[in-house]
Amino acid sequence: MSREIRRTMPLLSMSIVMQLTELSARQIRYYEEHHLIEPHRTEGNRRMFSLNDVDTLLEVKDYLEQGMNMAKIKKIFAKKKNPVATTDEQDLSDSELRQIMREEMRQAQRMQKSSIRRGDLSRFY
Amino acid sequence: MSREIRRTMPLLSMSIVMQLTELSARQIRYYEEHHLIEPHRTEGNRRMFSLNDVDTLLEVKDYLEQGMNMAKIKKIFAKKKNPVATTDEQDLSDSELRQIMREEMRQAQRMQKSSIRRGDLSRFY
DNA sequence: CAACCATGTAAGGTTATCTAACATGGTTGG
DNA sequence: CCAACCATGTTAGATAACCTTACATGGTTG
Repeated sequence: MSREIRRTMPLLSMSIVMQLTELSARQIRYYEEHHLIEPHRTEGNRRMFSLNDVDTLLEVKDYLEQGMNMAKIKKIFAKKKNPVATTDEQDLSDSELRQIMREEMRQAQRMQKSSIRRGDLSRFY
Repeated sequence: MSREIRRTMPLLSMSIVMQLTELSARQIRYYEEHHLIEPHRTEGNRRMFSLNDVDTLLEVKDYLEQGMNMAKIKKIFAKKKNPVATTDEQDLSDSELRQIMREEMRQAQRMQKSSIRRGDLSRFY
C-alpha cells in the first residue's frame, strides 16, 4: 500500500508537457528523434511522458538557450549515462564543462524540491 | 524557482485516471455528476484531473466497495468540507462513522507517503 | 414488484495527437 | 559570400481519445 508517484510513470499527455515545458510539440518530437527522451506510447500510438521526461526536456531547453547545439547536448547526456566513456573522440571543452556544471546545479535543486519550476506552475491556476 | 507538483494541478487525462483508479469512464463521470470531483476542462472540453481528484476517486471507490451509497458518500464529503454542518437533518450512524474513520486512516496513510497505491502503480511498468 | 441506483453500452460528433513532407530563418565552414 | 545544415514552423490527412446523450440492465429495497 505504498503510494509514491514514480518519476518514470508515463502519466502526461503531449499538451500537458507542452505547457509544463513551454516547448512546441515539434520541438518535443524533434528531441525525441534525437533520443534525448523516449516517451511511452499508448496502444493508439499517443506519446505518454513521465516527470523524468519533463525534467530532461527542461534541461535540454536550458542548454539550447545557452547556445549549445544538439550534438553537444547528446554528448552530455551520453556522458551522464556512461561517465567512463573513454571510447569516443574529443572531449568537452572547459567552457562547456562549466556550462554543464551550472546546469547540473539547477537540475539538482529541481530534483531536491519536487518537479516543476514555479514559473511554469502558474499557468495552471 | 521552486518546483513542487501541486496536488491540485490538472495534469491527468481520463485514460490515465482510469488506469490509476481502475474505474470506468462512466463511473468517473457519474461521480463528477454527483459533484464528488470537479475536474478542469481544456479549451476543447476534455476533462483534466489532479492528483487530489485521483485520491478522492480512490476514496469514493473504497466507500462504494464497502456498500455505501452515493447519498451517504456525498454527506461524508460535505461534512469534511464543513464539519460544523449543524444545518442538515439526521446525522451519520455509528457504524457509518466507524467506516469513515477506517477510511480516513487509509487516506491519511496515502497522503503521508505520496500519491497512489502500489497495486495501482504496477500497471505502468 | 415497482422504482431506484449504479453502471454498461451504443451512436454520433469533436478534439488532440500522429506521421510525413515541405518551408524557412539563422549559423557556419570553405 | 554562399551552400549546406540545423532547429523549428506549418500544413495536410488520418485516427485515437474524448465528449454528451440516450437507452438498457441487473441488483437492491421500501
